[in-house]
Amino acid sequence: MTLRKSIILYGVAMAVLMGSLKFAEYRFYVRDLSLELYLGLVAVIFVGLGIWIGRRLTSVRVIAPESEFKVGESDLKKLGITKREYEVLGLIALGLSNKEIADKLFVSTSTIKTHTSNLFLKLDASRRTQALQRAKELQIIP
Amino acid sequence: MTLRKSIILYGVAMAVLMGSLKFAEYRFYVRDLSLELYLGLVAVIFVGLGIWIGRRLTSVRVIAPESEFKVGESDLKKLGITKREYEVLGLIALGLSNKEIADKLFVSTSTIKTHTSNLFLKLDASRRTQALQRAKELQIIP
DNA sequence: CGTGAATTCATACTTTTGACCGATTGTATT
DNA sequence: AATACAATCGGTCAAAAGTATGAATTCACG
Repeated sequence: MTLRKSIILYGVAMAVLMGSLKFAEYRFYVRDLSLELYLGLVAVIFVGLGIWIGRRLTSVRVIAPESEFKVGESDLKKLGITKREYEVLGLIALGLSNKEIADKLFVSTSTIKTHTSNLFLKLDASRRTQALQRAKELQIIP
Repeated sequence: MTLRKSIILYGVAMAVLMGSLKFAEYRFYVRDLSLELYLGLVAVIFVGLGIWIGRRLTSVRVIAPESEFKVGESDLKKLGITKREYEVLGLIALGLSNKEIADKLFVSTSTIKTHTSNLFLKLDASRRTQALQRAKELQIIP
């Protein structure tokens, strides 16, 4: 798509430049301009064109893996994951233990266990690592 | 750094091309070659050069979010992670248990435990989720 | 005000995980 | 041959994680 478009644009630009130069040659009798100046001119122009094309060609790879990772509740609601559960999931992803999560959220480890169990049900997992994998697949965590 | 280098290279390439053309002009009397051919030639060359320069200039943005996730051994060697350990790490990331990993690799769970323990030492982790987080930070897993 | 969902907590039990110990085998490297 | 390292395996023990069940509290919503 982008490649073909670039090639077509390149061809068109080439033709236009050639045509205009040929036209200028007959119209203004610029034959006496040195060859070097001509070459320098087209060189500058086409380097610019090349840079532009290069950016076009590589922009695909730049834009694609962006993924600014906004989840947007709707995905979570579809799974029935609550706010608190999602919070716990995030801390699990950071590698925290149940104890550490409990301390960070000022609740007991029992509570965290409940949350994780519910998470596993909703994510169809039976281990935290599995839950993380599923969550990544579902695009609800980075 | 890269910019200055590119400019210098550009200048050198320009000079070389100009010189060689000037040389060919006197040496082989190629004056009768059409102007269009000249222009086409330099156009193609400088478009290529432009693309190259463009890639150089934008390489900062291109390389950074690349992460096509080729690890390249060197990173693993720096951490001292062996082939087998890396294999286990990958399966942990998929959410498999030690038993499942052992079955998949046709070894005992003891072996997997040894590998994971060594992984934790090298990744400075004490849990698999933590190991995954560290590994992600170190760009050795997607 | 009642209802249901979310959050919290506990207890008891099973499974998994991780730490620490030692040991063997094969394969390079020196 | 001696050394180093990767890969393998086993056992014990403790800690962490996960399951099941029940229940109290809070809070939004109709």
